[in-house]
Amino acid sequence: MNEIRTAPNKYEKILENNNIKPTAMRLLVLQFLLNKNVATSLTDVENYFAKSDRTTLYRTLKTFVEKGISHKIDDGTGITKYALCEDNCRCEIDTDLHLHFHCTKCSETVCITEYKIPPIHLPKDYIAENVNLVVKGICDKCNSK
Amino acid sequence: MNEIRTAPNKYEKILENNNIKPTAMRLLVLQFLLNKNVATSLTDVENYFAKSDRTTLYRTLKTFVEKGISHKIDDGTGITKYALCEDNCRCEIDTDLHLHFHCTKCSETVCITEYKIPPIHLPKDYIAENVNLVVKGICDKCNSK
DNA sequence: TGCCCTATGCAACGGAAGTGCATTATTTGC
DNA sequence: GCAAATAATGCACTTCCGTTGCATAGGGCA
Ligand SMILES: [Mn+2]
Ligand SMILES: [Mn+2]
Ligand SMILES: [Zn+2]
Ligand SMILES: [Zn+2]
Repeated sequence: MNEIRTAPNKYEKILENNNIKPTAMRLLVLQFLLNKNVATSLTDVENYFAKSDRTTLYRTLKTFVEKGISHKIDDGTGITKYALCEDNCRCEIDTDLHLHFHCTKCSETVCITEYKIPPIHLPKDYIAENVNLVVKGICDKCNSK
Repeated sequence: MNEIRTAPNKYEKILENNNIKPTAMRLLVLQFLLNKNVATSLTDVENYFAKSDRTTLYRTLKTFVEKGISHKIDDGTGITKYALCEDNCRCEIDTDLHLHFHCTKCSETVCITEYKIPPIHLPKDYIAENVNLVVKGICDKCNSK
């Protein structure tokens, strides 16, 4: 993680396109999230950037969610996770929501974006506004060991 | 003791059938849960039984889950809820798991047992062991007001 | 009655999210 | 370029809930 000084790079563009001021910390966190393919907790980020302040990182992740480049994941572990959204994601119930898989062996949580959440049947007069679908089990990596 | 024991009422039977000693507190909590049709938090129980101890109630609920007469619900609010299982429930993934609906207006969470959770598609090599499906929105009662 | 096992009650702990506020950095107006 | 305004950061502290340790009480049984 060193190439931050190099002119308007792709990371700065991502932030600027979403009305997020590209501060040093935000760029580093964005880069960190982009390089990970699993959902990331505040503590994960905190451990990686050992020198920086938890609150700043907390608010950075919060900003990312508010500005729409990241989504918050409640995988049932009690620890909030974050993952960058796919391109053109608007976190909408019918098009963008996907299930999250939590592996009970390696404890990692991943976005399963390949399949959409199946249509949910609800009794009369219920209105769905949001869906959280979490599957726990063994992930592909752990399964092939 | 040769005396004829007083016949157990239906609450005692429920507990005894599941190897739970029917103490006074447990009977009261069971009765409370049976009379509610919404998922119940420890704090709910605590408020209802104002004089009794939080830990005892906590452990009562925990015992109910361990012995299989109740299930724990993570509705995404950060507050664990409990609801009594249906008859013959073994909390198994294919037969007993149902979705939970959390109303953002009245803040109540209910078990939707009428419909089963639809089959989940997962990528190759993933093994599902458990599913948590929570839908947020407006419940029937709030919707008809 | 005395023993043992369980249930109970009180207190304290721990993790994680979130907030108040002073300080520092950056932008904006002139 | 300078000063005022605005935004980001850092530190301390709080709150909320779940959980545990440990001492005491109660109830079945020899
Ligand atoms: Mn995701
Ligand atoms: Mn339920
Ligand atoms: Zn795994
Ligand atoms: Zn409602």
